[in-house]
Amino acid sequence: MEHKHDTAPVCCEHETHHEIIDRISLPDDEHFFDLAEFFSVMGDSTRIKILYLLFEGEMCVCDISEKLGMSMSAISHQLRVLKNSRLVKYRKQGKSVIYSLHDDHIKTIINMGVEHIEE
Amino acid sequence: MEHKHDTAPVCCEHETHHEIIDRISLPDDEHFFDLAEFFSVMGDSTRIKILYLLFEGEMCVCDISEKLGMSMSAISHQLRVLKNSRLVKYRKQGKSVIYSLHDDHIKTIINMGVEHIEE
DNA sequence: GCAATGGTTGAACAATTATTCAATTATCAC
DNA sequence: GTGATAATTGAATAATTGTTCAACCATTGC
Repeated sequence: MEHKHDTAPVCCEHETHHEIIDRISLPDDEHFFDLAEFFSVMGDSTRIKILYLLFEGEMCVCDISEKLGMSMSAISHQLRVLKNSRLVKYRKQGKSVIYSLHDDHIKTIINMGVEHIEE
Repeated sequence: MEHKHDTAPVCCEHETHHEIIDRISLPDDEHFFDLAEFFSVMGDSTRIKILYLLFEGEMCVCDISEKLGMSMSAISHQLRVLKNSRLVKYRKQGKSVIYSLHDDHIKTIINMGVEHIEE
C-alpha cells in the first residue's frame, strides 16, 4: 500500500506559506498507520454488515453466514479481522462460537459515517 | 474487492436461532457499499495526514506535498478521492488550488477513531 | 506569442486484499 | 473409538489500489 516517495517537489517559490506550514507538527507515522488501519477495517461492506447484525445482539458464525448468504469460511476470515481490531469479541458455547460487539461506541462511529453519506 | 458468493451454508440445524435472525432486516446492499466506501477513503494514512494538515486551515497542493514529502501527483490523486467523498473542498486562486475541510464534523469522526485505537 | 509554475490526469506497476477451496481442529452424541 | 457439526486456517486466485512517470491543462509574467 505504502510506496516509497523520494521525489519531494521543488515548487512553492512563494516563501510566505513556509512560515505557516513549518509551524505545523504532525504525529509520527505510526499514529497515522494505526488510524488508517482502523478505518480500513470498517471499509469493507461484509464487515459492516456483520457489525450491523451484531447491533441486534450476539450471534454465532453459522447464523451470520446464513443471514448474509456467504460461506462460513468467508465470515470467519472477516471475524478474525474484526476481532484483531477489537471491534468484536467472542465466547465459546459447545460447538458454536458466539460473537458480539466489543463495545457500544462502535455503533456511534458507524452512525457518524451514515450521517456523512446521507447529508 | 467484492467477490461472488453463491455457496450459502447448510448448517445450523438448531432451529431456535432462525426465529431470531429471520426477524432482523438489513438495509439494502447499496447502503453498505456506500458506507464501506466512505470508511475506505479514511482508511489510508496519506489521506488521513492530508486531513490532519487541513485541520490547521486551508492549504495549496504544493504546501501539502512538501509538508508530507510526497510528489504533487500523489497528493493530487488523493485529494481527488477526498473531494469525491466530500471530505474536502477547494477554491482556485491564481495558479494555485487551495483545499480545505469540507465541514467540521470530519474532525469528530477522526477523533472517534483515535479514541478507539488509544483505549 | 513564449516560458515557467501549479496542478491534474491516465497508464503501468507493485502491493494489498476478499473470497473460494481444501484440509484441519474441536466439540458433541453415539 | 466413529461420525457429524461448527468453526478455523492457509494457499491460491482475482480484484482493487497507491504511487510513479510522463504528458497535459491553466494561469501568470514577459
